[in-house]
Amino acid sequence: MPQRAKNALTPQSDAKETKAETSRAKILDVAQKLFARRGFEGVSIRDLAQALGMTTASLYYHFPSKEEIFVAVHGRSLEAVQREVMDAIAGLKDPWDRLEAAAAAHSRNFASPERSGASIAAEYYEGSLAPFRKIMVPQRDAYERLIAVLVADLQLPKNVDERLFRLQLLGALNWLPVWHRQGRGHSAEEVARQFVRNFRMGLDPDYKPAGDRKKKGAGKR
Amino acid sequence: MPQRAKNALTPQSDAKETKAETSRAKILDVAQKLFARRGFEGVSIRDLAQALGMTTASLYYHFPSKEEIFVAVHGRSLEAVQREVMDAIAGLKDPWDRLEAAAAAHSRNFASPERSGASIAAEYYEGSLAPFRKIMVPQRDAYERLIAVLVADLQLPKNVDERLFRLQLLGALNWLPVWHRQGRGHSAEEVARQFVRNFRMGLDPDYKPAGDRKKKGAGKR
DNA sequence: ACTTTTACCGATCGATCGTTAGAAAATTCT
DNA sequence: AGAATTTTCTAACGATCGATCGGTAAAAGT
Repeated sequence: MPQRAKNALTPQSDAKETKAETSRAKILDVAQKLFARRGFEGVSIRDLAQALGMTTASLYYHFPSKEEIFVAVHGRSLEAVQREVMDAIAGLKDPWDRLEAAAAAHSRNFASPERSGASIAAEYYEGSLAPFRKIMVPQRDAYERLIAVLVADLQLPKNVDERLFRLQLLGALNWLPVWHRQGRGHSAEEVARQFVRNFRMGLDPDYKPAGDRKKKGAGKR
Repeated sequence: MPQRAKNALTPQSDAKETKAETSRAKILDVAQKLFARRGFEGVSIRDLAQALGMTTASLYYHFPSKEEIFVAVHGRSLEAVQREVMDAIAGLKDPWDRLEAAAAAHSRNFASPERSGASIAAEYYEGSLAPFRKIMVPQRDAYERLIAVLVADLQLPKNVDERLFRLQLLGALNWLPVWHRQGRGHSAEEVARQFVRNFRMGLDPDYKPAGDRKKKGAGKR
């Protein structure tokens, strides 16, 4: 078994890492794609091994169980989307623009058949994955907290529940991979941006439908 | 094998039906509950038989395969929600009120752990269920067409895509069972109504946030 | 009462599931 | 080079999967 895994924060030797870490990453890449398409129970350990060109025994050298592979995919994809969302909103000031960029980054990560894996995951928190809820839920919550901050910055009308609004937007985005097919019609990012705009049109007191927009802060709030 | 199944439309003898049909309905009831909670691949034919107090061989007397049980559940739950939506909107005139009532009926059918089965289904149109897509997709489309009519009646601003709006609303509603738990906080129907109101606040040109509303038809459209 | 149909069950099929032990190959260390 | 270690393989384990067979109660038809 590889006894590395810990103290990856040492300042030295950050250039090339061991072969095992490369294999681990490759496994997670392919597993993410398969889990995203067919779900946890829909992918057998043999399917995954065959797609990787290795045997099932080799998989168990890198991971102790199928569930742990899924948990690793789950955490990795949530870290990735969190990073991409933060990059996407970095230069933007207007809170609605920030939410729109975040939604686009979110769907870019979850709607393609390549990536995803975390949104589909939500339904599989039961069954043999249930013991791993205590690991996966915090992974997911850290990301949802980021979105919650973006929603809080919107200064929504007081009769709109922030939590419900967030769940409504994330629900629509997470359902997108169910019906969206790449190539046909709008891209996933465009759809996500339109989703936010459908809300914005009425929920933002400073929103102007046509060209120019004015700064925030002069509202009656 | 029961050779009944056809000509169920005969005017005579609509009171009591054969024992097989009772068993069939019971099987679909329990299967719907299990499939809704754990998905198609998460429920084994033995799980289902045990929950019913019968053997797997008995199941195969009533249904030729596990997939056909799922397809039957899928069709039955879509017929049910379609019927309930039509009942819910029957007395309502205002198109936004109608959509709100439809959303409440939709979530009442899909958010509870008892019912559901159709929304979860969407992701499982691959794998061993793929050959049944040609049966299930029309089942689902008939229902979505009903919702599409309700959306068309809203007379949305011309810069809002009707299809995307419908998919946004249905996506948020279908994702609801992932996070919503009965008993805590708002009921599923209340959440669904709030979802529609979050849209309405801005998308309906005739909407007034406070008490009284005026009739439709005087808009600039 | 007796035959026929309906509804169910015990036992088991071959296939596939996740997982493991131990040997062989590839790589790294000295 | 040779030894030690890391990585992958062959082969198989028991468990469970969906499905099927022949037989047997229960009900219906006559």
